[in-house]
Amino acid sequence: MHADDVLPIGTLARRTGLSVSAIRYYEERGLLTGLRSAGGQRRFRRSDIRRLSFVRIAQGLGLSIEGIAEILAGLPQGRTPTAEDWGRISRDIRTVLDARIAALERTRDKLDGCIGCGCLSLKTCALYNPGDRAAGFGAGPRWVMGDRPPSAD
Amino acid sequence: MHADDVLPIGTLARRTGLSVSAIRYYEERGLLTGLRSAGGQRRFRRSDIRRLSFVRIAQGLGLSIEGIAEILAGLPQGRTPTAEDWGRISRDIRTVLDARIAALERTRDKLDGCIGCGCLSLKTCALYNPGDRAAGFGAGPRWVMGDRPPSAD
DNA sequence: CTACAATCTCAAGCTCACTTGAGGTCAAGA
DNA sequence: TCTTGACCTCAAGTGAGCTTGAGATTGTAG
Repeated sequence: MHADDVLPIGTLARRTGLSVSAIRYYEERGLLTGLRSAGGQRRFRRSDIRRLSFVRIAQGLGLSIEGIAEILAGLPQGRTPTAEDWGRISRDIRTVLDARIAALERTRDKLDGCIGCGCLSLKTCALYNPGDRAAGFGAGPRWVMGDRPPSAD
Repeated sequence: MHADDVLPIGTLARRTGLSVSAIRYYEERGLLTGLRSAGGQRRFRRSDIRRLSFVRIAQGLGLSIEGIAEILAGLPQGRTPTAEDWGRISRDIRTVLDARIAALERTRDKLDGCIGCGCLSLKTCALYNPGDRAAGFGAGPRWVMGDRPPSAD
């Protein structure tokens, strides 16, 4: 009687391409809730593969662990999420994505203006705008996803 | 005889909106080369204001300090950079920007496919692609700007 | 039953981009 | 000249997202 519907952490790691330590860390941060075996080892549901795949994708979009946790809170706890559950979340992500693309396009347009004048001087240059920068692109470790704009003055 | 063409670090900080400590850090990392006063204090050129403005902008695009240093290496050392110097660099940045926008759009298109099927399962899902992820978006502290894709398997 | 891989916990370490603090020096105005 | 604020260096701390290591336990194949 192999419990074929639960996976030890190593298997989950292999299936998702994540490291074992990363998965443990995610559990600690609340992205997953692990069951435990009699002896205290973690046992995961098959649906956690998908959950972790989502984590990877969301990280690729620059979302923080906490941000991802919030999104995942929209998934049902007990039962396996349905396609509709995931679909809803995918649509949320699409919104984020659209906003990012729009922000980058704005930046590009401004940059085009700057190529002509070569300005990049303060305040004169449209690119030099803290508001747009924070909104536009979550990047440095210090202010991913509008955490806090880097002390503008 | 105010040497009006060189600035102490505090003034540069005020003009750029950066902190004094950040500017010192940038100097240490090679983004600026500071002159020194007789007493050993840093003295910056007016053109460093623009240089730092560029650093801010490039960071907003997710470039690492090292990446920015490489780009800035394209600027002349002794003389004040001309509009053409900056223009060349702006065009470099535009290329980066275009690549990012394209990558995000690809992700969005794939996501659209996923909204229908709600898949997000491994390998089946087009979104779950390490190559595209690394190229698409520099985000987490561990792999900003394609430094190294997160141990994909 | 035994061996050995897999797992466990907990603490400490790492990178990036800085900030903070201590303890001391420089420079400009009164 | 004196005072005060800006500046100096160097070491250590911060937070995100993990990794690494030690030392102990679990689980499964032979």
